[in-house]
Amino acid sequence: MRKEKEATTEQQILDAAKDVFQSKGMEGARMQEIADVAGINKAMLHYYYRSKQLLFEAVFKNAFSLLAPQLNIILNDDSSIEDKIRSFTFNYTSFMMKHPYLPNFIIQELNRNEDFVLRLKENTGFPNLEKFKAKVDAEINQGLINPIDAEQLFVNILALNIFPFLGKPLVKAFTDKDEKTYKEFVERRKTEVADFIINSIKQT
Amino acid sequence: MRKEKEATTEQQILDAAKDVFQSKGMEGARMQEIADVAGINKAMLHYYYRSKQLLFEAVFKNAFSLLAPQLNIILNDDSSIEDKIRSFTFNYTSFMMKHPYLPNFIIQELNRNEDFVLRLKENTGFPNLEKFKAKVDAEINQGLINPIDAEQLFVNILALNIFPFLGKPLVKAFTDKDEKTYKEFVERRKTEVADFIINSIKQT
DNA sequence: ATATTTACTAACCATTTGGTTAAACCTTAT
DNA sequence: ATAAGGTTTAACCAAATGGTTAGTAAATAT
Repeated sequence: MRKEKEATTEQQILDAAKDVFQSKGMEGARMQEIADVAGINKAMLHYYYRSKQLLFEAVFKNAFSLLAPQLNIILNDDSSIEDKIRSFTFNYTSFMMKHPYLPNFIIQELNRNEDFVLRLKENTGFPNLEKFKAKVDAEINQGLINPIDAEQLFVNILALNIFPFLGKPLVKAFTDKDEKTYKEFVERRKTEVADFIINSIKQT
Repeated sequence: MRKEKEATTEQQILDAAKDVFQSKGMEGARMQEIADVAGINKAMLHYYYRSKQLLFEAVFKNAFSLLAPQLNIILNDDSSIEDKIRSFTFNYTSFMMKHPYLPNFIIQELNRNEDFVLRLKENTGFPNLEKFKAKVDAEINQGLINPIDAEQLFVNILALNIFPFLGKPLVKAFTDKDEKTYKEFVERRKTEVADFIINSIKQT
């Protein structure tokens, strides 16, 4: 029974750490709180992860590895730009509605520590824009979409999809929405945002 | 000379606090560091601002009051939607290039403490969407722009303008840019983003 | 001049926090 | 059974942190 227990304790810690770190950030999180949420002794955190920093990094890598595949939807498949945009917008928004703290957590910690991003890039599987750029340029040459810089387009796509989660309190405040109508608002964006982008880049 | 000294010390503290809080956040900031940056004794922070919390709130209100007028450009003037979008995009991006930590600071702290946004709304001058909505609906009825939900459009405008600053490390990583080319990239967005939005909502 | 208020400082304090340790507790192999 | 090795806990520790205090220096009022 050792293996089972070991796995569950280690995983319990990671789950608890995810909750606490994602809602309070690295500095705001307390090791004692993580232990309490996990329902175990604080010393166990150090037994399995050595230090707060390493536990944090485990959580962060985990979070980022959830995000990267989402980006590959748009960057590395072979469909048309329009299809890429529609499927990414739909999938990404669906995914984020299930993990609402994720974008903020990642952005916040990347801003806090520039080195993090460098270490991430060294890891294999860090999203790469080349294929997307080539496809955009090809479709422009074919006259399928209006001329636009691929990088600008990509940032626009990210912006429109991520911002409603990053800026949730702002969005709620500006539009006077409660939690339920906020969710409906975001739900509508699954198609609204794709239409908005495609409207802009498609010749008519 | 009392008045002068008093003013400068108090202001020195606020300036130092702004720097430290905006780059490290409420939890990450240290009172001692703020004192060091201000070049004064730590006890003075408490003498003028009583507690870390109150000093933080002073900084936050200050930051937010810089932002609100930017939003009024788009919300409360009488020009056409197209002009609103062009001037807001240009002004907001110019402004943020001068205060790059601001958006992140605000978003981060609003996410950390939902009550903050409630207190902000109680203050007069919190941006209101009504006039913008009316103008959008009017232009739709006049056939000047395509049908679109005004709130979705507003969030799109915010997203496209704010995200490049919020997600600076991500943008830099994805597009392989150094500080200089990142700035050029953002600079181009002053017109690029407006074109992108207007392209989407204008009939052709 | 002198009393009084205001601005400022060095030293100190209580609490919190990440981290350690030594011993107890299981589980399993021999 | 028991030795061994991994797992868990309570108690503890040193450093850091926000905040206080008592007293000094400087300005202003009387």
